[in-house]
Amino acid sequence: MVSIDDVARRAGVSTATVSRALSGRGPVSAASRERVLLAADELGYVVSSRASSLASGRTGSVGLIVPYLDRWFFSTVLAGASYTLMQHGFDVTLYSITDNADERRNVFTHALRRQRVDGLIVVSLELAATETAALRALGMPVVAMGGKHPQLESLTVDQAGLAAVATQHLIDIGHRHIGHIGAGAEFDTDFQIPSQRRAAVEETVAACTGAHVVHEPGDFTVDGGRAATHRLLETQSPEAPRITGIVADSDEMAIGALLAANDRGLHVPTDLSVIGIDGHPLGEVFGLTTVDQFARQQGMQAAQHVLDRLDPAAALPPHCHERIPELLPTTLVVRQSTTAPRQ
Amino acid sequence: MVSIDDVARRAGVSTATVSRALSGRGPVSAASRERVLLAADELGYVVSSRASSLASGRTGSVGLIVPYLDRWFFSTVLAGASYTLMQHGFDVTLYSITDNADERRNVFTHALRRQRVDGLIVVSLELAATETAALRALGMPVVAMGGKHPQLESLTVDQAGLAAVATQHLIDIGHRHIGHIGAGAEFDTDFQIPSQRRAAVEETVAACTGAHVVHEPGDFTVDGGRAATHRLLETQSPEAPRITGIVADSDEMAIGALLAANDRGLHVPTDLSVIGIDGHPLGEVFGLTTVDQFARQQGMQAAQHVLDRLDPAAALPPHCHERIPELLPTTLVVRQSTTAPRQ
DNA sequence: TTGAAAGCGCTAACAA
DNA sequence: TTGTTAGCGCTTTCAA
Repeated sequence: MVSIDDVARRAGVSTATVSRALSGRGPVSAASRERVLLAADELGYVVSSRASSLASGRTGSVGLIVPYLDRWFFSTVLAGASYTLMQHGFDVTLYSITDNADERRNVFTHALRRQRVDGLIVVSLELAATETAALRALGMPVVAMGGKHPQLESLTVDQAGLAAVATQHLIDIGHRHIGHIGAGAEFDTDFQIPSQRRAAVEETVAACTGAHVVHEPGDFTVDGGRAATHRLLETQSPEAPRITGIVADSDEMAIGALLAANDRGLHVPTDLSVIGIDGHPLGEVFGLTTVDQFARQQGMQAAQHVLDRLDPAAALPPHCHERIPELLPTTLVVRQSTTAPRQ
Repeated sequence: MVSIDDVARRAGVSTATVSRALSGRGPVSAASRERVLLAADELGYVVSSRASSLASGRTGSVGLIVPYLDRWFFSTVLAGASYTLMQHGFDVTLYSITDNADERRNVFTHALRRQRVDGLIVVSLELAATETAALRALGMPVVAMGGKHPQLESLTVDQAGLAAVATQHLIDIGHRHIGHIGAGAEFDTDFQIPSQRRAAVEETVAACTGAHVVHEPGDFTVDGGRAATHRLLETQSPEAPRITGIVADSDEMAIGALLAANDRGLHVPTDLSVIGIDGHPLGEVFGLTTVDQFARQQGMQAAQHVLDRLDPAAALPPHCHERIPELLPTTLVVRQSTTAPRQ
């Protein structure tokens, strides 16, 4: 293994100069730098992160704490975050949270405390008070995504706003009898997102039409959305006005709604309009109207915020971009699954 | 930051004993061990991976080299691998490969050489000779997934067999005129999987029916599969026998085929049978017959193999499980998208 | 702008 | 079974 001494010898300088030249920290003459870079290149030398991190206290790595690695939203956020981190020369360490309580605890009490990372991104995970405390005790930058977190810097999407925009779209194009597919309280582990959205749908409809909204849980899967839609359309009493539009809390559930409509011989959008929330790539395939929340960009932004905290000097000045924006942007994407209801 | 000295003092032993007790390496009396564990627990001490890895040469981390973090197959493999690694107390470091050639090169020339991991898993990535050489030069266990790789231990699925099983299923239930949705040569970057499967479909059909197979590329997306199916059914000359069954190289493309059938007013499976390859969760929703290749288990196995290499003593003896099985298992899952063709 | 040298916090050889 | 101690390969003061 070629070491810093080899490089120093070849470049005819001290190891201190090599270190300074390669890290960019501290003064080095242009001539020295050039010879060091050349020597390092010729020898194929790469700084050992083991030794470097012990001596400097910096690891050059950022951790991502993620539940459900194999679900679209999370893997997309992960892709965005890791892209930005790699661009800046950082490595990415993954801490995946499972349903097992012991394993989860172990992440906070042990794994995260091994000094392997310089900063952390918590992806859409509601934290217990002890967990938040554990993160703060690490003494490193932590950015939480997905919901407002009083004790941590958080990057949040306006969950209620998202649901309100989707609902408003249906109302704008003429719908008055709207059904909602969300999730039960068991999904409230993540920042009460289901209940926030549910309330927003209800309020939006109530404010504009005075009508009542029927809710059905769909547990964030295509199949759940399909079943929920069937329940929504079946359980209507004969004298109740027919539901003409459905708001689903995720695109996957909305796709389930499209399948259910097909199952029942209903034509979308003329018999039934459906709008989702997410910006899932499958939405395009199905012509699904949705409110895009830009998952990949969320990951990139979270990464950028951690990087800014790690090197405030390199961060853009505050007037160039909000350091932590109050709320992330979302956009209504109208495709073919929504239209005015039939008279 | 509480250090090993604090623990040693509190437990009334030397730092060497603390190290031995906590790592499980080297002899420690039961009494000493107990006092060390207690002291460490009381102080909330966790070994610094920085210092530990510099001194021992072990990092306690395994790297995963992955393209396309946000695609189902890769994120599922990642979930499986990271699960097994965490179970064994290892951290996971992510190296994501992008289409950018400079960034890709940088992973092999720099990122992987920082001594941050003890072993590596390469997920379905065809490697250039220089890249393979770079990995071997790292001097650590490397397990490659997805295709036979002459220079690396590899965990492979029988790509041709997978396609043959799918094709055989259609033939077994009576189909004679079969179409195939694969991918163009531009997807051959990953171990020639598309061409292997294409050849297998062709040979299976030829051997059993003597018929000719029409191929259309679908680029592994739902939309691509849908378009390919339309082409497949449109371009048939009037006198050619009607295609009654379609083999798709991925479940996502197969779902596209289902959508195309629906577009054209064809009923699946009576007018058209469709079989995919993967075991994608959406397949269940669509009632898709498929050949499951157990992506999550592939990830878990790859992780287990790296762990076995890192600690041969802890590995199961060879007669209990193949250390590197020749081929991973796959299973035909028959659902509702295939049936005998109409007479 | 440079180099000498003292650690960073732990592990492992060695001696007891 | 235990403790002493010399590193592991860098970074960073400090003095020049």
